[in-house]
Amino acid sequence: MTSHAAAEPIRTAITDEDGIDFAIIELFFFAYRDFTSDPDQILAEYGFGRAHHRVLHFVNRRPGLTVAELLDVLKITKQSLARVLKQLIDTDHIVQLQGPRDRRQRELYPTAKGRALALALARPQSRRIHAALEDSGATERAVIERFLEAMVNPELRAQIDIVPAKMSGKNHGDH
Amino acid sequence: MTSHAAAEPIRTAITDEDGIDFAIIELFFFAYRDFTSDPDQILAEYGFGRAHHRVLHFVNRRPGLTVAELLDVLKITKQSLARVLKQLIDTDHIVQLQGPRDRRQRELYPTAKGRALALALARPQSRRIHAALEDSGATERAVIERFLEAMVNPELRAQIDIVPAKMSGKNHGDH
DNA sequence: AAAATACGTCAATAGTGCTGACATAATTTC
DNA sequence: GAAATTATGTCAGCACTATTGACGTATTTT
Repeated sequence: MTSHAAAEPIRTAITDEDGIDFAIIELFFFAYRDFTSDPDQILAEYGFGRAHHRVLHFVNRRPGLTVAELLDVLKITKQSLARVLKQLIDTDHIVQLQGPRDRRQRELYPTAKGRALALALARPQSRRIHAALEDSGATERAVIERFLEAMVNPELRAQIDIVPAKMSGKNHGDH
Repeated sequence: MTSHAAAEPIRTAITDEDGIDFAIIELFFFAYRDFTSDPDQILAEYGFGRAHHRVLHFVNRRPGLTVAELLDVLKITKQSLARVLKQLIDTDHIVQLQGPRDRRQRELYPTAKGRALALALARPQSRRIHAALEDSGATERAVIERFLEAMVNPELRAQIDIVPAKMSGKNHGDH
């Protein structure tokens, strides 16, 4: 008990010395902070928050996904989703259709309005990404993609591949 | 106004077709979600949240920074910071010292306890980054760094350089 | 002396997440 | 066909993080 009235202040900065990659940890924080700030401004106009954005995004990415699937992707609880989803349905951004095979299920689809908003929200983010790719050496796109994917928990990477996302070449004829 | 009782569902997935980089947008979301999940578990043991983590991180990175500077980095309000900072001070993770030049200022320093916790929180994140770098082609570290930095708002990049980070390969001569 | 600054605090509110409990409809199992 | 399970919806209550506005105090600047 040398002194506990006020423990000794440490005056030296923590650095990568300890074998910890603080540089990238911090960059990741700043990058994500600004990455989300773009759509936040648009969302505010609608009285929506980030939760609405995420729901809208995934419903547009996987039209027809069920509530359970959405919960699994977002990693939140049913009750947390309820409020947000209800608002998006009430404002005609998303519609529910009864599942064809299992009529208990509600398949979620975006409306034209919902798709437009999803696009509007993604546009500034995409611009930011595009600019960042150019600034950091254009051709490295694949490197960035691989890195980000490798940051995701292995057992959850399946969620990514569900998306009819990137067929690399960008020409995905029909589906 | 063809039908507004229930707007038409769109059944096709949104893709990069629209010139929007949904692939990376989504990867960024997943990557950050899992990136923050590691420390979240540790924080829960202390009854802390992400806000505590961020404060602890930056106080360790820039010992002696003032409350105003911290607010500027975190981009939150004084009131939001107040409770979190108070808890960290009450639990002896952080100490305040009167500013030497301006005695109104409170310089924030980590204690040994605070430094230890900051390291414990960063360790799993650093491991994840390290693993991701290896999986995605080890030598590309600089590419990832440049990309993440380019994702940050230009006018806020100054915040990054404040850190006595690593003088490795980034030439931040003057800008 | 007055104004501005740095910080602390109190009160009230919003958004997003949580747990637990219960209800309904539909499907599956026995 | 009855019972159990599943998918979803909803209600009530709580926690954390963030917000704005207002006020007080000490200190520095004008």
